[in-house]
Amino acid sequence: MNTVNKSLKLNTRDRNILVKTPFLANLGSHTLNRMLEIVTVSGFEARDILFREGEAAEYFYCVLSGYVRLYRLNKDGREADIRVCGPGDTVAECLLYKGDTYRYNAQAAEPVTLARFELQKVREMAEREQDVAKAVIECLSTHLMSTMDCVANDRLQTAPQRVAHYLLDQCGSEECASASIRLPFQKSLLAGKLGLAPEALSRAFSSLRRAGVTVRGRVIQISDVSALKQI
Amino acid sequence: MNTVNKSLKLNTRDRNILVKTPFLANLGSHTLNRMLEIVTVSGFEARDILFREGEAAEYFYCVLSGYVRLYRLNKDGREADIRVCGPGDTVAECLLYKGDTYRYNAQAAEPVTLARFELQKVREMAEREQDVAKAVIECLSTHLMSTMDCVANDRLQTAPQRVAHYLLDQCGSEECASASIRLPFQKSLLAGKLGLAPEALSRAFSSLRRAGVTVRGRVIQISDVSALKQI
DNA sequence: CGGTATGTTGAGAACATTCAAGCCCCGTGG
DNA sequence: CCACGGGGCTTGAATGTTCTCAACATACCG
Repeated sequence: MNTVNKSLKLNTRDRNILVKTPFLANLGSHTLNRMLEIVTVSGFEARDILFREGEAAEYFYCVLSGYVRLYRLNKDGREADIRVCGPGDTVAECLLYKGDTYRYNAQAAEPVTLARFELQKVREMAEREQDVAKAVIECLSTHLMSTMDCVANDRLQTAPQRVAHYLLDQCGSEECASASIRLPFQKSLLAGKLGLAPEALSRAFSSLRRAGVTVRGRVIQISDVSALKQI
Repeated sequence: MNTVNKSLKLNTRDRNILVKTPFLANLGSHTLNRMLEIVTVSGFEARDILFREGEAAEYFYCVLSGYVRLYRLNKDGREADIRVCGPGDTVAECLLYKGDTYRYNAQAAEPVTLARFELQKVREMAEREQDVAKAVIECLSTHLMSTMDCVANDRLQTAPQRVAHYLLDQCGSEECASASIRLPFQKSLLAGKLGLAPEALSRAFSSLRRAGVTVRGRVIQISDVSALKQI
């Protein structure tokens, strides 16, 4: 099923991305080299399944390029995204402490490149090396905070509010009156990330038109940032 | 506002609870003693606010008895629970890596006793002591998994399904045809935990009557566990 | 230029929320 | 022990939001 393109060795470009990743950026040079020794790179095509819920978990991943969708199914077969991982994000890091099966499905939303680490090896390194343990704590903390934010947003905000919130996040803290954003992925993926059906995202965008939001393809113009904050 | 009842020293009962907590249970005796030296105990009355979103974060907590509600407000003042912490759960552990302000509000849902640690001291210990770092990783992993489950459940399940899921969780993996549960807290707290308005929980319970669920006060009878799994 | 995937729009249904009213349980005090 | 009061819980009705399904439009890619 998966048209996997594995290369045991990192190329220079992937290596440069990987070492700037939050997970590896703060390691000492000794442990960084140890990590680079055990990493392998794997590529997936759009819609390839990386792993499925319940499968034996052997690896944890760090996204180098592209986006990966983590999702679960209910028994009717309906899918719900739990998280969307982009460059720099780690996948399945919660299994570093314990757990021998994946807790959700992972699918490439587009062609992706991933750094792959054997869970067992990273576990052992985290036990021995302070800086690896610290990197794991950092990953887990960051991810936990964003997941708790996700719960809060799901429970507090309507669809247009979630979209406005996402757009303001993307703008960053620039104090501009207007802004322009290019979505890094398809709208259907954004919908899943925000816990919405694609139709609901579409409707949210059109309801934001009155707040000065113009959508054309992946490019989104925001004429009045402060108006968007009032939503 | 808070009728806080602080005792710098742990009493024997609290100490026994604390050392069995997931956070402390696996520490070596040396580090365990260090942790017990820096801990203080604080008590709160029902509805007391432990801290508010945005406040400077000085402590992280471990619940010894009672339940604590973590929640956020939207700008209309509506509250949404992010998490309900019971005995053994840690609060604000995601700030151990970084972050100097609390990310949500915390309120005692009933009279509670908490073990309190200075974030800065635990940070320092996690940097030096392997077993503290490991305990932090364990806490974060467990919490992250349950929060991701929460996102998935919110997005996949209807109110009756969430309640059924909670009840089956409480039953444990006992293979009984029937079971009886006593809720450890008020129904309104359960509603918040499941991301529902209290009325929605009530309606969910009545819709589960046809599946053999009988509610009387805090006591819930389940006549057919397997039927509940079909919901 | 055509075809497929992606996105939009409409209508209807399902689900949850809100507000309001009433009930029940439980603890207090007589 | 009982009466009372109050908070928590339940129920009803109306509202709002999102989902689903279907049809249509648009964009993208060969």
